[in-house]
Amino acid sequence: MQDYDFSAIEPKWQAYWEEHDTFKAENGSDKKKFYALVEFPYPSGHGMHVGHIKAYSGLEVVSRKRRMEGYNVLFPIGFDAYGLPTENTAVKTGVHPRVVTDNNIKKFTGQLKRVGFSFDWSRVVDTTEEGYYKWTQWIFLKMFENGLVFRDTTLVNYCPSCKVVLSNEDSQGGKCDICHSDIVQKNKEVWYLRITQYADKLLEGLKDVDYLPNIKLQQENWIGKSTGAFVTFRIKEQDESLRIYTTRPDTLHGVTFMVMAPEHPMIEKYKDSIANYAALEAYKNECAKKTEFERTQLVKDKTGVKIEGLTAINPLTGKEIPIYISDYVMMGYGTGAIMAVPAHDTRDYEFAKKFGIEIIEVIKGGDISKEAYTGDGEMVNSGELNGISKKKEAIRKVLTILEEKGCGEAGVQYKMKDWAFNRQRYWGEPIPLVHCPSCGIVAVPYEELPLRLPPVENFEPGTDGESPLAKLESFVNCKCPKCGGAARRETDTMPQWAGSSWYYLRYCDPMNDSCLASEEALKYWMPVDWYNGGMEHVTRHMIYSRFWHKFLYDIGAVPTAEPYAKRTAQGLILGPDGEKMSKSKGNVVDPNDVVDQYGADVLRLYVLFMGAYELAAPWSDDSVKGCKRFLDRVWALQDMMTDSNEYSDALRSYMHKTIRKVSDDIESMGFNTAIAAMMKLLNQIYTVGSITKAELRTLLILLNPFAPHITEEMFQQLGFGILNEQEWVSYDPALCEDQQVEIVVQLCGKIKSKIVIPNGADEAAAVAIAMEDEKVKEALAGKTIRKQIYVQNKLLNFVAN
RNA sequence: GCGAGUAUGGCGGAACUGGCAGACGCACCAGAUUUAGGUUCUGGCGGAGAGAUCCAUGCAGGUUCGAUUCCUGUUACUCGCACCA
Repeated sequence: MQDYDFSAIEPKWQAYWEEHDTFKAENGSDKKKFYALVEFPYPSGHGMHVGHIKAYSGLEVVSRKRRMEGYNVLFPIGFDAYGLPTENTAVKTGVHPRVVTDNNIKKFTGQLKRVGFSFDWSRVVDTTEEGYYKWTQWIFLKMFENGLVFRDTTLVNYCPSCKVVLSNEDSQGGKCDICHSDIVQKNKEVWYLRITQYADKLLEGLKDVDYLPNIKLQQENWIGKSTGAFVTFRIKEQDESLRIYTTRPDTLHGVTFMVMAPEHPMIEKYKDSIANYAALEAYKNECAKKTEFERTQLVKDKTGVKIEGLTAINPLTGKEIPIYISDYVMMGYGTGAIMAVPAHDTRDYEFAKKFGIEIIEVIKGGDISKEAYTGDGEMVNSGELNGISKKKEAIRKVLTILEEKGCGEAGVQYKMKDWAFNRQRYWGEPIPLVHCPSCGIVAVPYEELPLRLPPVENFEPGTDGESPLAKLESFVNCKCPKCGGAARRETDTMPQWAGSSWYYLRYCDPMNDSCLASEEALKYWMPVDWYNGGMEHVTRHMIYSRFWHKFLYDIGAVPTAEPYAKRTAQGLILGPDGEKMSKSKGNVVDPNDVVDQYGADVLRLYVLFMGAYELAAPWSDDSVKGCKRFLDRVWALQDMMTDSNEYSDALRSYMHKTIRKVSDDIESMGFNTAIAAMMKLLNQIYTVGSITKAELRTLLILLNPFAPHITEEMFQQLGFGILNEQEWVSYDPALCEDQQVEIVVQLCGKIKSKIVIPNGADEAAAVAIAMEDEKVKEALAGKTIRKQIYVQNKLLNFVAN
């Protein structure tokens, strides 16, 4: 028989599925539902990456299995289409971002369909479509209404190349996430979403969801809750006090200096009474010039300036304490000022050594002449705390004292910062707010949504970091919705994260024009049962969308407290050289080439077979061939088929075992071992030399989620009907067991022989059989058995000497 | 620096709650088919040894009748966070 002609078979079935709406999810069904979600792609001009294929193939297999198990499955796809690369292409080529986006979406759609993914194509969402971003804006206005949107002037991360303000998370390592140029700090008015208000809820919610442990951990670290205390130090020279945050209030007696961030407002406030104000100012300017990256690079070399004219007073001891400014203290965390305990904090220690400041030990156990001691121990030099050796107890006592004196209390801090929510860019959702000279910031009325992104000719941002929309007078000038007077529109747009923060809700009811999705649809489909995607999105994207979801839950717009019941992540596909795939390294594999050469079924099979789904694995062109060979051998089974409608004696237990293995492995994402099990079954079939109708039917059903085209074709040719309308196959646990099992006989843990015994034989029976075995007799000759260990169906171990 | 993960043949990787290490695939070797190449089929394939056996899961210890699996220490690499007070 000829190899199967995938280039004919695959388009045939893709057309069939499309024509018959095979994968359409039904709203208003009374079947049990299953909502599988994969991260929708950003439709870049480069087309799909093999990484996309792996990312989607996991839940693709699960979804196809679920449908055969009788579920109403929602497995949707869409496009996260706002974003800088598209805009940059538009600037470069002069083609409008709308056109660029439409072309890219077309390209992606073609590629996805070519791989045969069972997406419900009637529910495609495009975040840049009016009908979609209308509701993105609606959610934003609801947040505004509920006080979660605020404007502030702060130092922001600014990319001089992209001319855009970036969030902390978009500028990690001091480099722009998009163009990788250095970030500078710039003073700017920005919109924020008050995500910190949800910090605790986001943390608490993790208890109720089924995410992989490392995903939970990353989210916890991102939120970064720390418990400690706020302590107030009076300032000797002024009627003023300095508030600090510390996790170690127990070391309060060891404070020998204080440090403020260079931008701390107190310096400006008392500049007239600070003798060396000029020096402080100079230091601050120097720091502002440094990028965040440089600040962190100079971690070992502490710098700073002492403030001449402000002295703090220790609330416990009344001792006078000098105050410094230094850039190792950040304005953005805690209160922007710290109490420094050099004996028990490594950073404070370095600073104290450099500036010759006294170091007082308050906890025994280390050698503070060499380094800071951060461990536990007995308290000394600490007045009423002396002798306490439990940290918790010391902290409790200090807090009681501070509270009595009214100069401190327990407190909590989060590393997570509020979300800078605007970009000076064209290709994003317009922020639906108006600046009115008399009313202030006014929301665009809901009836006026969507606030359309106006067509412009020139997408270049202004040199001053203004959005391109600012140049468009017809857009900017408007009437205040409140007072009717002349006003100006906000010209910044939303960041790329906005559209992806709620897309899973829209899939439930994508055409709805009166709300983001109907209550019935949300009640039926939510929460997402299983969400799979990349590790790189488990903090930013997932935390943002969980935040939006929790907000929507609080205002009664969605029925569940959490959006995603379960979250897993796939591992990267590395290049054949074992390095991360990148265009510059030239090790990128194009999925199109693989489909051209081997077909979609082989591509799908290979990305799942190459290694454990959650781990990274290098691509190998050679190994792809193994998957092709496997499918060719499956195809050839048609010539080996007998007429029987039952499992044969030769293969019966093999069939049941394989059904069990494949069914279980799909649930635990053990796709590679599921495929291996089918390969093993195939080898067995070839050894037997024939396969019954019933056996082939079962094998095709098991293989269908992985390789849907070839299996559909064979199913039809063999007269079984349409595979997608079949039920998933079941197995009988009793038939998975063999009558006889081979077990190992050991002497002191060393294998001496193997014996065949009846399945489930008890210890006495096994020993009796073992004692008849020549090799066992020989091994035990002249020895006394001291102990014997029997593990049913596994081994028999004699301990003897 | 902190946190997490990974380490098994020539290669990708298997091994359920401690119980036959190397499933499955690739590459390779031999044989069959083929005019030849390719394809396909059959068999072999961690290392040492003629052999019984011995040695092997990054490295060093430990617990156990028995350890890839558990514990302690250590090395290398990957990822995340990074002066978070």
